Amino acid sequence: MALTDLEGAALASIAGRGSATAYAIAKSFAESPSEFWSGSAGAVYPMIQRLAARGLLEVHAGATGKRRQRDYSLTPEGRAEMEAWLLDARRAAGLGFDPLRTRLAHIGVVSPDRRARFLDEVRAETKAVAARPVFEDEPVTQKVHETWMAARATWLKMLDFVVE
Amino acid sequence: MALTDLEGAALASIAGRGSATAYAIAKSFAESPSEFWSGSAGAVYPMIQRLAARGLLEVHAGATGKRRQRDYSLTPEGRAEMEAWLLDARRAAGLGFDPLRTRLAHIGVVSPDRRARFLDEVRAETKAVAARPVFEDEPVTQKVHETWMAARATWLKMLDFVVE
DNA sequence: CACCACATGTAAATGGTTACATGATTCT
DNA sequence: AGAATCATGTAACCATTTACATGTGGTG
Repeated sequence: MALTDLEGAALASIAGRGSATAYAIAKSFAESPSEFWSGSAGAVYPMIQRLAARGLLEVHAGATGKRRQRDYSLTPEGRAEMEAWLLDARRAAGLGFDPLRTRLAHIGVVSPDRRARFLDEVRAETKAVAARPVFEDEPVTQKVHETWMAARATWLKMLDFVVE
Repeated sequence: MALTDLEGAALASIAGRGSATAYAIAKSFAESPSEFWSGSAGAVYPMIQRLAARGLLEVHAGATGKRRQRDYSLTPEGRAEMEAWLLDARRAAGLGFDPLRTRLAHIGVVSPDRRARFLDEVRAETKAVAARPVFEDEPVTQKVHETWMAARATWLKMLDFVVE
């Protein structure tokens, strides 16, 4: 079965580090600015265990002093599956989920006044989001985020038509 | 509890039509170009039932001939909850889930060659997606989608830096 | 008459959320 | 000494997916 986006991102994250603990993966998800990556232990630990059971990850159980630690790295099959997920252009070109796009699809149910106020608020909030520093130690990811936010700003400027 | 995006979109969709059957809501989800809205019966029917049980929807069980039909419309509380969801600027300004953004965050694990090929494929695929007609009977939603795709095209042009 | 769209629903399996539980190490 | 961080995990609950089950109404 093909990897979910959560699984793919976890494998890719481990690949980027060489090896990682489930804790580190959970933390990197939790630090993402997107509300989609909760990074809760209850999601991440079982997922890593599933991937290991499928033969995509192998454990090097080492311990720093007395602290137990399970260090995961990709098996050759894990590497192959991860690349299949990462380089899947079809899926990459999908629309995903956009909370603003979803709302604008239904914005006609409220008055033009309220639509205008909503748009103003979203524009202000988006500026605030763009101003928050993220991915400070990952320059490529940071630039991906910056350009994404810049494109979003151009979109927000195009949206006046929803008010009429 | 606040509405999920699925619930909010369902209520807003019913509000836009005045009233609707669960089948109609499921169908409109299924027709969405985003992979996020599966519109499966197993998701939609129980959700509508939950919303009705919470007092946000009321049923007008009518039948066309012998075909049974449950027509749902918003109660005043349903309308209020729906608007709270729809006009929540904080949530609307969230990043959501973007399958390309997610992949680009990890693209460094493959060679520049493969990154370049991937970008080309995504650009071609995105053009194909943009060319597909969608929301033909909903002009506002259609324009939201068009402008969103236009903004995405500007983003794709900014992405050459990931190849180096 | 066959097929498709309309229409409603359930059941099993899967997976994510929230909350809990435990313990080691490092920082103040 | 106490707090925060590192680290691993489980349990109850809830929602979604896939697949199944049933039946009506209109069209070719």
